[in-house]
Amino acid sequence: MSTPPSTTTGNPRDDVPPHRYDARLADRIETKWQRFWEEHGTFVQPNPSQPGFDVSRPKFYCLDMFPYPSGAGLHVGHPLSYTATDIVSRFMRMKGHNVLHPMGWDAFGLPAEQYAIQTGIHPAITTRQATDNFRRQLKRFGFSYDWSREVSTIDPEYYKWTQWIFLRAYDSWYDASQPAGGGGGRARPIAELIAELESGDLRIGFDGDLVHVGSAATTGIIGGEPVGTRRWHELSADEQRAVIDSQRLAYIDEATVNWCPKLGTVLANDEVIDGRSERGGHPVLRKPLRQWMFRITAYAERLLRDLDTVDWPASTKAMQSEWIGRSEGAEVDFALRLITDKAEVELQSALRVFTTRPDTLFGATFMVVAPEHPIVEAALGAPDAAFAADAAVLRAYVAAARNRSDVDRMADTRDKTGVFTGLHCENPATGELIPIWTADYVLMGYGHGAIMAVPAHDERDFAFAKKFNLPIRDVVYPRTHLLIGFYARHATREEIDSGAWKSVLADFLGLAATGDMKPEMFGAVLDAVRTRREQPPPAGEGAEPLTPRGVIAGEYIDAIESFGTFHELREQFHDAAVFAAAGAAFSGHGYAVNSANAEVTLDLLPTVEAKQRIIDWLEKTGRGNRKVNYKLRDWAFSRQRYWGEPFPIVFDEQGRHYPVAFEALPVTLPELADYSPVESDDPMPLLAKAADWMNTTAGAAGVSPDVLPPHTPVRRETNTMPGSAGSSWYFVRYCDARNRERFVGAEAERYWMGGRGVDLYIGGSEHAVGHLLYSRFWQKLLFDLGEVDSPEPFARLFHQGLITSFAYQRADKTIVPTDEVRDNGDGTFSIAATGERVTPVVTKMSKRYKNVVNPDDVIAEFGADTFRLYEMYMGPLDQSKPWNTRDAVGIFRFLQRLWRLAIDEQTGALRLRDEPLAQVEKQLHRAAHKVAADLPKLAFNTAIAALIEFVNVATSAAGSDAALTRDQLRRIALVLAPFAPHMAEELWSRLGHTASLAYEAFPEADPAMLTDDSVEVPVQVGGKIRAKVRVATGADHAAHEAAAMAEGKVQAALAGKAIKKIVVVPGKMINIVAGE
RNA sequence: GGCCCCGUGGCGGAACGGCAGACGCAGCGGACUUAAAAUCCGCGAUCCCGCAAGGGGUGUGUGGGUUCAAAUCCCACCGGGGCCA
Repeated sequence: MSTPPSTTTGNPRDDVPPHRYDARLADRIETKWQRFWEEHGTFVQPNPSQPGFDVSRPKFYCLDMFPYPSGAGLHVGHPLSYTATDIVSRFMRMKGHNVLHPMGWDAFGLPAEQYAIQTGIHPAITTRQATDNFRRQLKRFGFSYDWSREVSTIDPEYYKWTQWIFLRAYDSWYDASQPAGGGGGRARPIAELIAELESGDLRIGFDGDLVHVGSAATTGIIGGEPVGTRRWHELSADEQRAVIDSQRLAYIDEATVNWCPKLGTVLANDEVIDGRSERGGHPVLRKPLRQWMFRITAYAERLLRDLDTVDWPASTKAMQSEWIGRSEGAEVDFALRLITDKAEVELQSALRVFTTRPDTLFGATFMVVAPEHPIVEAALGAPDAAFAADAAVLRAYVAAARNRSDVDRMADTRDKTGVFTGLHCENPATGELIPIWTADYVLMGYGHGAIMAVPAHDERDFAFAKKFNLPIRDVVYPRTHLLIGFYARHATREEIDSGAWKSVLADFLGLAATGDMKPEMFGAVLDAVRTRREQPPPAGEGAEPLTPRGVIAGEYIDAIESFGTFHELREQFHDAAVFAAAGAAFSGHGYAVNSANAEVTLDLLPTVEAKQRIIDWLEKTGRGNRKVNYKLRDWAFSRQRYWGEPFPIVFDEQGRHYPVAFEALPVTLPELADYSPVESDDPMPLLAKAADWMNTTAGAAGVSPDVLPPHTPVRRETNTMPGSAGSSWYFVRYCDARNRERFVGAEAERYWMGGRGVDLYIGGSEHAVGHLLYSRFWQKLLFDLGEVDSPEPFARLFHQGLITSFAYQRADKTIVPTDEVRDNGDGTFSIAATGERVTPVVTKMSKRYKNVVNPDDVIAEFGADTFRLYEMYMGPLDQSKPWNTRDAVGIFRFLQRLWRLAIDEQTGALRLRDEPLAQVEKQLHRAAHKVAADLPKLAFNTAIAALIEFVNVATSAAGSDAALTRDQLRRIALVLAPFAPHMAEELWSRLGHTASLAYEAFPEADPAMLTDDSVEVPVQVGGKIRAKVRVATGADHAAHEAAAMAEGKVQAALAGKAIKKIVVVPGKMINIVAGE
């Protein structure tokens, strides 16, 4: 910071009283109590049926998102949320709850592995060091964690159970027909699937799907037998295996990934820029890779629906909801045609597309398929002579598209590319033959890898149509366009010739463009406009409440002008070419136009209704059907890295996978000589370097002899799990962290999770769709399998805001490191070396800007109690706010004043009086009340303000005498305890207590002490405050009125006016409404 | 571009239909002191009238609206942030 903190805080001075609360005393008190808590196990919370467990107390599970223990240690952002949960935890203990408040480590991850590559030091060693450092730092804040429950994802005793959960998913399928409380299906063991298949209740469909016998959903049942299905015993062993494997919730699938040979790993889409790796600029290939996937999509509906049951920030719910991306649309079949120079042939197959905007079907003027689409392959296989297209160009295009990342292909900014396939299909609504193109902006992963292109109403389709000169036809108009189009057909000759059409149209828009006037009314409105123009309504009283014409007209004239002449305008609407002429697609909702055939018309229907009508028609005529689609993709679970959980899976020589038996878990990581990735064209996971470990036998790997004979040679799975594996269930493990028999004891899980999840979970909003979605998925999976009792993991979620910092900005917006800036003392700042003027701005903390605050330094200067209070006092917990060390001084002074109220700075003796001061007693009750009311709302800043007010009142009330009685000091220590536990414990012990105050009852506020005998009530006359009167607390309406009327200033303000009404809000406000 | 959130003194913020600016920082004045620091007490949006005590007007990004009453609710715009495109 540019302003050095006051030097009064820590430096020992000759004349400082010996018992002043300074940095040194704070340090002594804090370390003393931290040792006390640790030695006495103060915050060790027993589980149900363990010794010391108190059944009579309700439970409260208060959780922090666990940290990745980086080598850099804590920054000031970590303790922000940890302090919040600590205060709530301490408060809830004092309110009589059993509180579960654990901490642990999300310790697998890339930084330790990268460090290992450079140094050769095993990641476990550096991670342990970082963990020890984090734990030491956290303890120095005085957080009341139950450290006996500490877990670390890298601990084999922990990841044993991560592997076990994977195996449970591997051994489960999703039965969509089994409603789990509200429908949507549930997970069941594979053994039950096999039983149903063997019994014949389930059959195998032609494409490998499961088909229920007698299910209403199946079509074409003849004589009770679903057509085209096979019975389980009709399948070969390999076929049976393929069916089972295709149903697993953890399954292997081929997915296209970004493979970087040089780095030896798969990269996420955002790590690839223009076909090269973000780090190092190495070439990246698009490669299909066999990898483990989690079938999270099976839970899409439940993950969406159950958002209603949790108390989470609305923004986070919205993000998850958008990520899941449910859209109701239609699948539409476009009949394929082959057009040669000799004939037009109708092909048997149809091109199936999914669309969220079936209402725009009449505007589909061409089709686009992904380059990977089978139809492209089919087109290439046909004789060249049959096509108008150039096979060589097509082939080259398909090859090139494969090497582009999805993000790159989808980017709006990129120039559209594409090739005509030579094929056509029929638009089922219009009957037109439309060409099928292939373009890389369509991805195989979405819908069916094919889209119907509606250029007038989709920006990418529009750009594509422009580029390749394909037809663009309007089929949806927003309200204004609808009106303009209506007027284009109904303008009078005279209006057109005289040029008056512009203002008539503007008036028409002014009247009808807003509101929800039905299209049938347009004619009447236009007539009204014309009438009004001829006979302007009389001004003044009784005039129609129509908006003045001139004002509205101005808003629309510009839009009208953009069409040019009336003739041009009319042509555009006539040709359905408004958007083509305007040069931009309209993708919003509006009213359907130009959308009618002999059987169905959508014209003038609002988008939502148009969708329903066209889907009804598609279903009735067998051309398509209603379809719910989700944006959510299955969870890719394989990483080629070392520092993660190994999979408990082996492969035989045929490449078939088998689970490692539960008894053989955990599968531990092998030692490696070095951790550098292998450079290769094919993905080669790091664990493959441990050849002896990888190549083994079924028996040695721990596969059950029932599954494979022990001598069978097998190869272990060499991918590892992603970082989000261990963090998706740690909150469950905390309930029973030392259980060696199960991943969690049933009783402990039921008690702490309480059937609804963690009571308070605080962490950063950056995890809104990652960790928080994966955790919900695993929780539901385990819930379905009967392993946990709660369908949701986190009942209440809260996100802390970012702690930012001040920095200084040059005129060109570049940031100057803080240590190069000089405070000119007049509110301006300059660069010390050059004198250049800079302005203070708020930014993220960054090493580069030299504005990072280290918690250790702050504690050394003020102590942990001040640090805790300051971070909580900065503002609302969920807002981001700048760190300002200068402000921390104010909190430090507050603690000094409180200390001085209780302790004689010269002698160290308690300062106590015998009889309480009424004012102080009252303020104490108010502080206790405010704290108890604000903490459940997580309103820490206002709770602390109440504590400060108490100290201010007590300080000034007593003058130089002692301000507090022994009992008052006892109570204020308790009220302070959640916020500044060290000072509170110290005062508590100096009052003669030998045990911790952590489980003492929080002081109750006496309601009688919260009100005064009388209150001052403002009196308004006509809404303006003219006087204030004092009335007795609880006075009635009449008493308020009488007091107000007796006030001279009120009478003066009322002079010459008649009282119309008197509004009284007792104790708050009197408002006298007066008029002539 | 769409959706969501936020704009209050010099600064962090409080109030979330009922006295705008609690509380803290910075600032100013006073007491104590040889002096300073620390401590304690007080002042503190802004404009106008008044020597003063006081009085009056305007103020919560801008412009409208609802209401006896709007920082708070509604609409539009401007600015900042987030998420999705």
